Amino acid sequence: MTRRCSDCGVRDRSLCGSLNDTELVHLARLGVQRRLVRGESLVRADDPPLICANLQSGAMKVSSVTAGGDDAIVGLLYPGDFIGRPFAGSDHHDVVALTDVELCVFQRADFERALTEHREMEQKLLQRTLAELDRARRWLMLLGRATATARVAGFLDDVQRRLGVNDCQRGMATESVAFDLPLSRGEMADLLGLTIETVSRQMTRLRAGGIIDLPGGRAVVIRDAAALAEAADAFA
Amino acid sequence: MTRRCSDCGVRDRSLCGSLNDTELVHLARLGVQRRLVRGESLVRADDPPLICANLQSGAMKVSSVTAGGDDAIVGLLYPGDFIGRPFAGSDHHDVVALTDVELCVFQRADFERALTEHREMEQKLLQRTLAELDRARRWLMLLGRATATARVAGFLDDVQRRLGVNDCQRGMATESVAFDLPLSRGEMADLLGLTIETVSRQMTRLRAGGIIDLPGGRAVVIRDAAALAEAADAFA
DNA sequence: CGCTATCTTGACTTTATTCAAGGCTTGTGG
DNA sequence: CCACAAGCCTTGAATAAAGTCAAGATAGCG
Repeated sequence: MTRRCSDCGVRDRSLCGSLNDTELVHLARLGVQRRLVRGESLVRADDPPLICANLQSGAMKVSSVTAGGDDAIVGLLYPGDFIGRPFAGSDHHDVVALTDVELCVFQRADFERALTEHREMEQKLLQRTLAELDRARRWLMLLGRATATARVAGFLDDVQRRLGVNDCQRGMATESVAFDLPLSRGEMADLLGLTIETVSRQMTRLRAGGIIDLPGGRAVVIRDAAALAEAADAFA
Repeated sequence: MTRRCSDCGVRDRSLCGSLNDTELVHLARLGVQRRLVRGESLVRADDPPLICANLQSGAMKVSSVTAGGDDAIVGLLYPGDFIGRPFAGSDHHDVVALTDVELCVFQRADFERALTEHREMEQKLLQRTLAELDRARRWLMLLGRATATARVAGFLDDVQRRLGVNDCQRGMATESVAFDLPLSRGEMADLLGLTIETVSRQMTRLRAGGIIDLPGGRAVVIRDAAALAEAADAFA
């Protein structure tokens, strides 16, 4: 099933925003649409880096396996995010689907050629990698210094922002925002460098404080975004 | 004092390795040699990103100021490292000299033009940024999960490797490696997300275990590099 | 020589982990 | 439709880790 990818899911937010239609069509011809179910890997740490991809829908995790054999999540990918290491060596990370996902996958060689031919695309990729680095550094601060509550609050805040959720169904003044977490408690624990129990306790505490609501399953409602952001910043 | 920078300190390890001499000279003409003393800032978080630079000697830190007003170090720069955000918006980080440093500084616009004219340079910069991202992620794992001992051991291990120190003065079989830390205990604490006291205790513990020696001041001698690496990996 | 910074060490407190048990969901088969 | 099993989530009590507060010890520096 090698259906071509009609627009690579990149038209709006991604690498190709600056390309004209002809170029876009050219790039689209190189990409292959692919789906993964929850739990499937796109890239494994020791693979030679043969592919690049754009995530179109769903969420994925970037993880390493620690010396102790634990799964350590070092990044999350949301729609529009780029996967791969053009012009570079091995990646040393696994990239695994957290939900069912849709991707536009390129052979690395094809993608590199496209980058070489389309200068602006390369610049965009550079910008984006720099932005990703900034995000990693922000996260570094969170993980290095923040309390358990701040980590959990920061994570919820980040997810909400990255998913670009907005609850416009009713024109009410309520600022509540609802969404489903792409991760289990265990995965959140891996991500935040905490234990499952601690994550659970902090979620409970945020609910007790009226900041969020947990209707059940993986659903989360943010009742007070300002308080959540404040909890994320609280370094004490 | 706007002396031109003769080779930008980049000939060996850096962006310009792939350029021929003519191109190198062209780039060098754009750069200005600059020195900062310990504690001086090159970039402030809220500055518009007007410059790019290559670090030639010394060490610098990349830091943010937390909501609580603390200084949170999110990265270190060693000779050969690149500073700046070509083609991108603001950086949101301070870049401050940890020791006296020498830099080759470019006006951002000049540097962007050079990147545009020298394709290979741009690819190298991309690669390097991707590598930096990987390093940030490795660090993320360390900060997220590691114990205090592992953080300190990992940091020493990283410094040793990044400084490329080798103790060849005498042909002895001893694998001991000696160097001076570029950071105070307080800065190490910021960097590792620990307190000064904890850093101090862990250093003492590593010394008690015969893994390192602390002759005084900021000097460190690594007595048993293997044990140090093991301590850094110990997630328990 | 004395002053100030920085670093080390100790006693106590706070925070998160560990271990252990119980509850809620979900899916399956009777 | 209900019972039951499996997985995930929550909660509690005990333990271990790092932080805080408070003295001293060293090292630079004038």
